[in-house]
Amino acid sequence: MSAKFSAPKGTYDLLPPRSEDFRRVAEALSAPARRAGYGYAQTPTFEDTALFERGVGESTDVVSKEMYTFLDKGGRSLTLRPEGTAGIVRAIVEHGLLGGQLPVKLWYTGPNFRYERPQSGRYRQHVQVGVEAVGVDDPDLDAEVVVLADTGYRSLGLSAYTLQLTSLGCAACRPAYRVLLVAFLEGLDLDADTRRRAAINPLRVLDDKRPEVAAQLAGAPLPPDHLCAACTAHFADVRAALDLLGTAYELAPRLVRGLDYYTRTTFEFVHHGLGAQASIGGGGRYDGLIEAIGGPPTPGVGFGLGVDRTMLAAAVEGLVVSPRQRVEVYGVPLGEAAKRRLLVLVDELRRAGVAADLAYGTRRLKGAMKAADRSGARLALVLGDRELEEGAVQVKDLSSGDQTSLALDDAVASLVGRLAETSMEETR
RNA sequence: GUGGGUGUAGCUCAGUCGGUAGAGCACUUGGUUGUGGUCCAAGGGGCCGCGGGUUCGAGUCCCGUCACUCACCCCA
Repeated sequence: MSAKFSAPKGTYDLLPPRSEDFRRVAEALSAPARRAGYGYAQTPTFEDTALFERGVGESTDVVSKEMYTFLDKGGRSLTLRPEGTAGIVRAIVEHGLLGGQLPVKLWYTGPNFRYERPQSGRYRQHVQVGVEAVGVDDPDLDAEVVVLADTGYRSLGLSAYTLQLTSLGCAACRPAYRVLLVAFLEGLDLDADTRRRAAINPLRVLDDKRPEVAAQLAGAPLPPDHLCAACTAHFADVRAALDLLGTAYELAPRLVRGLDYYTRTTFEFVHHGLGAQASIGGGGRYDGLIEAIGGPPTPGVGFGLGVDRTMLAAAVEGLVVSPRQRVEVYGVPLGEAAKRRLLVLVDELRRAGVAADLAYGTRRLKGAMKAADRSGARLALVLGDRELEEGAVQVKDLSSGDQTSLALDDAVASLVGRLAETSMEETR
């Protein structure tokens, strides 16, 4: 059975039961934002290519060599979004949300696309959950965003990760620091490729992991040591707020991000069980972004959390996030007449809010009972000619094996009651 | 984009010195009339990633290619 087609390179299919885990993870990562007053936003999967060139930055790898860009039939250059912030911010500006109450707080989820060399934890299509808080420059808001992400991870039971935090400075202090760094880098013995990178975006050389490069960078000037007074104060306030909120972090003065728009607060959540692709989420402040894409000068802060990588991290930590139960009730019909009746009963149960299924096809009793067992149902409904004559249905508790008879007429009501009772006992 | 490793059943894998393929799990059926999970038995399912080459003969050796994977890079 050789498949004619397979999922494109760098993509993968999500099927039950893993797909259920995925939904749970996305749900858990976004829940804290919903509880913090963030509204749901959905923007297009593709945007004007220029939006990403101007927003994310043409010097970044993401824009310069990883975008899925194409011309549509109208000759427009469009790009599958490589990240979420640019589109959300564009929508905020386009719809005049900055004229309303600030900050504008939005959360979103969806796929991002980057043409990268695939490896585990790195895909050409990956899903992020993100938040953006725009329009207010308040270090407490930076802390809120960070804590929201941390809360999401914790709610899944994740613990083998650290929060890395730094400040990259602002338009006032970064240029001077940049000059300092460039001068330092010029004195080093670097390969041509790294030199090129240093010329385009010197900051990115700081977190090079190659030992021969890293060793030379030991004495490099680092951003947090060259902040202006305002940035220093801002960074101190962010840390104080995180301390107040009890969120642990590690100072990571060499942390840089691949997207040009970050200013001041910058952070990354690094998981310890994932190998090279260890970043399960990251973000920071982007006070110049909105102006860069044609809006008024406006501060903003946000994050993107990798749902795919968070799934991998949960697997590494042995966390089963979803119960394997598909339905609560499973119908086992014996004969055609019984099947007609069960078809209706199961439909009524579903309408009453009970997850229910039944044995389709031509399975014998034994096979149908087996299917009931595999479905994860708590109750099996056995209906045959004998029961039909009595106007009853056999209800079997699949964990205890106890079986009782129930009047067919009010079976739905009694089953709903019975399931509510047992689930209450379980939550006690 | 650069380097290394691996591709055999749906999944995890075995397959000797080259002689046209196996296990466990999963699935289906059966173990006398209408009861699942454990057990026993049977069955279905594979162009050995794909294409070339060497050979009387290739899952096995060689080359290419594609995919996956690990590191660099990049980042979620």
